[in-house]
Amino acid sequence: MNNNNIPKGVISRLPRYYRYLGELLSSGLERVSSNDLSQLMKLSMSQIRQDLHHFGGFGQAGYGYNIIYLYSEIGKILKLDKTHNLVVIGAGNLGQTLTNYATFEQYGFKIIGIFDNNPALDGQDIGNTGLKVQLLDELPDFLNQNDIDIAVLTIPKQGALAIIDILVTHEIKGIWNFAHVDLNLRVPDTIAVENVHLSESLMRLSFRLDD
Amino acid sequence: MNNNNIPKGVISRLPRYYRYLGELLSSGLERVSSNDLSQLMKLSMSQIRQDLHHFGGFGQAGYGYNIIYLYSEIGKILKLDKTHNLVVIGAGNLGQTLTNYATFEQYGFKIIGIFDNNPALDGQDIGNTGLKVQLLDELPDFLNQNDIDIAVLTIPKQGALAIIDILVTHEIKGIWNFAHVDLNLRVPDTIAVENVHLSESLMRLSFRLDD
DNA sequence: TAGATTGTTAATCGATTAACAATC
DNA sequence: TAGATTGTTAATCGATTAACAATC
Repeated sequence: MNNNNIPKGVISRLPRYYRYLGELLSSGLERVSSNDLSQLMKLSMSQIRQDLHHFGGFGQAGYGYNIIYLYSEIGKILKLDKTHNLVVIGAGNLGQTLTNYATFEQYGFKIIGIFDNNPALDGQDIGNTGLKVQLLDELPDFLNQNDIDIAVLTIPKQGALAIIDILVTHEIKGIWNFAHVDLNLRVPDTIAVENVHLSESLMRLSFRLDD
Repeated sequence: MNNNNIPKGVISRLPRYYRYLGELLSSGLERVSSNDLSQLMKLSMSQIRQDLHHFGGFGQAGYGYNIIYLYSEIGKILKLDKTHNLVVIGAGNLGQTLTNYATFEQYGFKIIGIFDNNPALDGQDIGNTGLKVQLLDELPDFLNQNDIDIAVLTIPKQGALAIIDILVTHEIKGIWNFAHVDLNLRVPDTIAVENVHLSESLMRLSFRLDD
């Protein structure tokens, strides 16, 4: 029940459960057994039951799991039942792309500001989001005036390190880090850091290529 | 020595070793011990030695590891000593951003084509890469005429599923998948699939946010 | 009721850590 | 040589799988 003891592997699988349950839901089904799910997702049914067991039971013996119920409970565990405000720091290609990415909002992640230190980008419109790029100088004020949970870091390494103090001071709750640094080693552990290292992902793929 | 038996966790850590060794290298150092590295990377020194042990030993008792040597050996393991040609399938924001992303080329990953099924995008220039968007109809010919290792999938789910047959037929070696489907369940296991599910990454972060 | 399927405990498997002889 | 540090084997820890009594 307490999220602090949940193994990392379990957390990793939760969004995938959520995705499959969403698909089952829109296919109109009502219930699913751990055995059904296990065949669909190529996991063992033991693992599925064990994973859910960490959060208490959501099923019913002899019946299985009610899809809507399990879907919404996993949503709650992932805090998708709340709205989260985000700022994007770095208005290069990647920052702009993520700001435009409509899927996030659908899960309650609302990007409400995008910042860069390049004056040439100042005031530029981002797609049809209605947002305009602001200068990094304005970030502290913006953080004071808005309730921001997550900062999305899409600036180069050096810039990322420089910005950390501001984020820590303003008690941001999480950092979604696309910069090639391990921020987790430089941030108090009250702040959650999730790294997306694209180059490293590509290297892992490269490793597995047959010759 | 045989890459098939290497635990997944070890593979995951290799690119990170590579990144740290690259930084040590450019800081001018010559050698590093597993103890030094362990403090830098917050891993146990046992784990580092055990990880490297999977590929044979690269160190020297009483000395440690020669940084240039270890860096280049890990590069070879990750196949970064070879050039890989890539095509991007899907010329939306994400596809264009990845195509522009200069870092990949630095590691030998060359994007040499970008495709979309939207006629409105046909012929559009991608940043300063010199590439122009081609229609998906042209993909099979392009795959025949060029030696492509990796396809980067940045199209929506449905499109991604439709494109798989073409990729399989043309014996692509790997798929870097940004679509919200688990392609690994639908592709022969001679083709490596690496998934980057951005929404799921964001959900994992969300889970860990303190209230 | 009988059959199905859960939650949960016990067994197995794999990965991480500890220890140390070998060696530079 | 003495000190440092490796490669590698053994011990520990954690995660996955198997089993089954409880229950709908």
